[in-house]
Amino acid sequence: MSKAIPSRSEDYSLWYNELVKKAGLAENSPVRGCMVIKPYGFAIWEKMQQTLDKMFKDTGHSNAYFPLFIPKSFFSREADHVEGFAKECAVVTHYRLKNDEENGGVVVDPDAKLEEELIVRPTSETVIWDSYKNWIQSYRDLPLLINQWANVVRWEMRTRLFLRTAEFLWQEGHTAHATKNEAIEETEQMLNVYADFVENFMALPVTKGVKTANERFAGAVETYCIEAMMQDGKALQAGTSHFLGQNFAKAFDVKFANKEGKEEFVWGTSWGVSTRLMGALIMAHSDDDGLVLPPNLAPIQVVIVPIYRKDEELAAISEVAEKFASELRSKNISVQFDKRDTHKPGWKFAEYELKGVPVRIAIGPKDLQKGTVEIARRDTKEKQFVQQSDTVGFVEKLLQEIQENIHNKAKSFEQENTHKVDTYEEFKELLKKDGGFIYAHWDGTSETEEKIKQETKATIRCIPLNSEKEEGTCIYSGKPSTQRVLFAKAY
RNA sequence: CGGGGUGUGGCUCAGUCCGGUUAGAGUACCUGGUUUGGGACCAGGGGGUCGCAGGUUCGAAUCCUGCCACCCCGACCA
Repeated sequence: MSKAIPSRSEDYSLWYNELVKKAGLAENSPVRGCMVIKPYGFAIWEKMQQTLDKMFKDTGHSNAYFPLFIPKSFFSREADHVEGFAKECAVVTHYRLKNDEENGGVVVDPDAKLEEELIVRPTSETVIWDSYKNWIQSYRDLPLLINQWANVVRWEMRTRLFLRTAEFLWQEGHTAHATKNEAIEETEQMLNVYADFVENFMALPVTKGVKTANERFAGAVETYCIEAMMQDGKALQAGTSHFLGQNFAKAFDVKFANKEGKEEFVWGTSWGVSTRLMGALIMAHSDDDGLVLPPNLAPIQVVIVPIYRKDEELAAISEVAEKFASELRSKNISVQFDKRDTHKPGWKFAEYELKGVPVRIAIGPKDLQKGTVEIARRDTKEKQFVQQSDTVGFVEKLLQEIQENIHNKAKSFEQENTHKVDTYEEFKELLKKDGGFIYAHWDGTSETEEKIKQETKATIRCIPLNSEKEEGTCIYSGKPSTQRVLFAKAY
């Protein structure tokens, strides 16, 4: 009872905040806007990392590490880039503290001012392209396919655990190519890797698209993205992949000699996903009882809870439970047998539901007599008795089924809350009522996009890649349009 | 940075308007016992600079001034 969280219908954002804390994923830190990621939350992030890391390696990328600090001067090299990030940079100006003689404690030593101030990286394009200048001389050095796992800092005004924090963890891929086409292919390939990951591991449908000029990454020629719908109908950008053209190559003078011996600037890409995915995962599937985790990312896939009165009963149950645990583990299923006697079964049931463990097996004296176990699935809360001889196979299949079920559920939710709209009146009406994704015609201008944003809070999430061309007129200006774009309120 | 709200044991909050014994409750925690198929019960126990700093007063969680933090709503954003 004490752990109960507010319901989604009551207060969606409070539900989210409480869930993150009560499920032991993360908490606020003493530093404003930053978070402490707790072991259970970090375990989920580690599973995401492992999966993505393998996908990156399988597509030919290598990991490296570049410094946290970036010389201030690097930033001004690429005009759009500096403009995009200048307002949210943490800056290191000094390198020493000293004792405060007057008030006690310590103060910044004014004599220890840095000659050139350092920026705490909000993203690493500049420092990485500075290195690439030295790494690349010939077409033989290309493509250069690097990824790094790192933390970055963006000094945000308003923050929320996982969704927007001043410091966050992410991966950033930075590649260099000999040709424009190859760089575009890389950009698209990584977008597909992200979409594949979010669909198949996070069990969340995504819409692939390109950003409008307003929403484009600072310094990119084109920004691709995947957008996912949360349970409140708002959109969340789950990953981005940028075609950088030759912008950073020119800014950092990265040239290579082609086969004809002529010098050319290289073509770049960058792409990233962050701990924000944790927010997406939480908001997409969870319910009023707590987290619902897709089996493919759950740190604990199966929990076994013994029900007993006497020690002899526990001993007999443990024997069965340990046998299942090791059989399941041999099939690469992560199992926790919780035989703590400090908590009652009912308490444990509620606790593992809050933590989103996909499958629970309860074994009690009656089960020993009947040769059964009770298996409960987190996604539907259904329970059933299963013969012990069938248990391992049943659980294996059930985990797959849960993975599919929550994906399907998210998919139909997305479909139910996606609408085509042809007039601005309908558009506003729909946003007021249900929110969700709205496909509408747009005249292609930033002015119109900006006006709609001001009047309705909805933004163009992307120009979808898969949508067919269709003649129409802009819902706002009435000017001709060739394609519908995806509007939504966004996180 | 604007508008609103809140700061009281680990957590959720009452008490503040109208100043007055030793600052409360629920929950969590510790000990002992009974319990264990959906967040157990009984008994005992520990834990508080009432956000911080000043001020008014015989006396401040309560009144006054300043500051800080957090939350919600806007501007900025993955």
